Amino acid sequence: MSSMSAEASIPIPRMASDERRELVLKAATEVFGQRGYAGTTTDQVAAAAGVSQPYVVRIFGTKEKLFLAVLQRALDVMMVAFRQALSEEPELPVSQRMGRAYVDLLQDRGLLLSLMHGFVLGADPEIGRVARCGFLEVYKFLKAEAGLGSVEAAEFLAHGMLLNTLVGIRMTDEYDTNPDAREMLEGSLGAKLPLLLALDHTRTAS
Amino acid sequence: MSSMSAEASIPIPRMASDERRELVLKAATEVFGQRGYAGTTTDQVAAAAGVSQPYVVRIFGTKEKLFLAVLQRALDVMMVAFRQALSEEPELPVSQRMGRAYVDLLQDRGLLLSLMHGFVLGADPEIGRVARCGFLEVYKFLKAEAGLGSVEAAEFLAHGMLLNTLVGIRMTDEYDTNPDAREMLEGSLGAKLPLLLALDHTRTAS
DNA sequence: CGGTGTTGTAATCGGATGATTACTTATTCG
DNA sequence: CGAATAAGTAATCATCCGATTACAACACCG
Repeated sequence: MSSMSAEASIPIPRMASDERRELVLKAATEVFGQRGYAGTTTDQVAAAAGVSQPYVVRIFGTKEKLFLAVLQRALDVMMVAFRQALSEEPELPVSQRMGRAYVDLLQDRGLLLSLMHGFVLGADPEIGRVARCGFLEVYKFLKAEAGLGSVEAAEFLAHGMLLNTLVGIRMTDEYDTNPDAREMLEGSLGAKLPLLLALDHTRTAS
Repeated sequence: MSSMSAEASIPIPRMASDERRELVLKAATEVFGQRGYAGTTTDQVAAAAGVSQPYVVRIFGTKEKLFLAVLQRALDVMMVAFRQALSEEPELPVSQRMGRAYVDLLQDRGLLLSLMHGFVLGADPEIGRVARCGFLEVYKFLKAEAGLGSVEAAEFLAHGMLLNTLVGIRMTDEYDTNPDAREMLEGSLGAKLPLLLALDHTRTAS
């Protein structure tokens, strides 16, 4: 009978630290994307990841290191997506493939917004360094691998920053009710607008 | 001789509440622009404005209301600048005048960055409302008053968001040492780059 | 004068939050 | 097995920060 108590308590599944780290990183990306670096608490990240608050700080050391890891992961994911987009569907123009790959990054919730939050915190020594380095990495890729000129690359980046802003400001919330918002979204995104609108539906429908 | 003690203590200059409010608002714009909404303390704003911390919260009620006032002021200043740019130098093309007016807003330290911080906090009910409304106001102006088409307006906004990002990420810090950064800044800003570089010099020289 | 409203501060409070410590439970391996 | 290692948490701490309160000094006005 002494074994009954052991059977009554369901064994809590453990996880390899690598998997757990990745899981927390994804959860942190979502929360940081919505609330920004300073506006996010380690407790909110922990809740989103389904672990305790002390555990997320033990995995990453400090909240700042966690945010830096989120930024680095976002940049890595982006570069992988860009390189894959370059290698596929060679019949389409480069700019179109890159734009499509960029919009597809919205599937990874909070990824582009976490980056954006990092970009506007350039005054912070650590965050600024990673942000500048990552931004320049993208620019170098656009020129050296995607074959864009410096003005074309700037144009691509400009549209990317506008997309980030429109997502961050939640302009799609006004799409159904505000004709101006609708028109602006269409003028800004063109054929890529449906991809953005579809995202909101998956969120509200879940 | 009883008046001597009164003469010894230098009378502290008072200020009309309107002036003081404006002064705090400008100081808050600078600090919020550098550190974001959640990353800024009311104490930092107070120090920048040269008043006590309880006073800045008494003027505005709460920190959030202060940030909303900063956003509203930034939007107002921007619209005034745009309208003035439209009415002056009619020999130049509209887009050039608007772009120039936008870059000139960098003179008001933190103004564009505070806006940017507001834009990426669209998930916040209050901040999001003001940010969306202000952004749409600009778009409507570009179409109705500046006479741009929806795609041209989006193009203008895109370059604005890229400028905001480059300022926020402090890309100009790398201008002298990093050839890639130099090239990207030139490709992004073109003739407006000197205006941006001049700003940093005024800051480091002060 | 003197009293009344306004500008402004010092002191302090209470809640939030990042981090630390100590402990528990599972897994791995000789 | 059983000891060692790793995954994970509960409890708690110390600090920060927005807000409140109570008070001080000055201006205006009768």
